[in-house]
Amino acid sequence: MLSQTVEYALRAVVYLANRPGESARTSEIAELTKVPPAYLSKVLQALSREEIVTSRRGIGGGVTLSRDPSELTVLDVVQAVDPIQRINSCPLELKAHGVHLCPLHRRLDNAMKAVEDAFAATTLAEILGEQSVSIPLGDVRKTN
Amino acid sequence: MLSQTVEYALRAVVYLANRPGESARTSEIAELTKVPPAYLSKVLQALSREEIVTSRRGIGGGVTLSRDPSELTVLDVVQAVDPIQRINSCPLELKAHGVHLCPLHRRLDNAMKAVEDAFAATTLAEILGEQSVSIPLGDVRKTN
DNA sequence: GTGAAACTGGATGCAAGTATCCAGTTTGAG
DNA sequence: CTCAAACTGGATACTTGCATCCAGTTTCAC
Repeated sequence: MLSQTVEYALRAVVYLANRPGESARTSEIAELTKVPPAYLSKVLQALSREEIVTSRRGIGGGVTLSRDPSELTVLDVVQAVDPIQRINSCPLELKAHGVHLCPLHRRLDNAMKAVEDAFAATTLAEILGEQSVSIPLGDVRKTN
Repeated sequence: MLSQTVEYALRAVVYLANRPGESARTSEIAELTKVPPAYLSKVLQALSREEIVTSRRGIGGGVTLSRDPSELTVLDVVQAVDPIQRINSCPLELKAHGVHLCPLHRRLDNAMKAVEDAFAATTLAEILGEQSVSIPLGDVRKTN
């Protein structure tokens, strides 16, 4: 239901959020988050265009989070790479339906909205800070 | 986020639910719900396998709802044609994560669960019965 | 300023979802 | 019994998402 691209983008962002201020090479992120390196570079480019990460070329380059993890939500990341499609008008374009959503599509759109709301309410900082048996990602180097 | 196939399946089911007991030809459903006829036949085959609709061949044949609309949920239809993927274990397979979900994937799975729950709580009968400016689908013949 | 490190963008390939077509089978009407 | 109506299942094509590759550009170290 969520695309691979979203999954990859979130892994990368969580990874970066674990290293505040530090930059990481694409190849490093790819290896440690188990994302295909060549594809990750495309995903990071998309995140860069939306100013979620900042990338620098050349020796010592790499990508960094553009914002503080407390200012970045899961929804920001999702919308940057693969926006959630809300249903704004009945896809059948029936005259009888006009601009209003029929009960069916209203329900479907409500479900999409619930996802959007949940993602909008979750910052990266929350994910990092949450108590858990499993660390979110990122301290992989120390534990594997 | 929801596939075309799910959209088509729901349109067909809502259409049938509007005509309790009656059967409809694939071509009729396709035309009035604006779904590609040849593809709809595949979708209906899937619904038939899951015993959501019953089909009969030959003259006077067609498809009918197998259950009463009050006994059929949106989730039943969704799961029949394109099941919602829950996240049961961390997709990274990190030792450090074990069988538990990390905070990231726990959040993502919660969103999936919210959708599942919403769909499970909605019966076709509810959709038909809901007061609305727009009729859900199906009285198209009379109004267009 | 030369060379290696690292990202960028375009071209390309592969797989899955969407869509079409058609020959075959079942069914009912006459 | 024959024929037309209607679904079934397999083969095929189109489209999009996922993934790879590589030449080009930027940057830093020396």
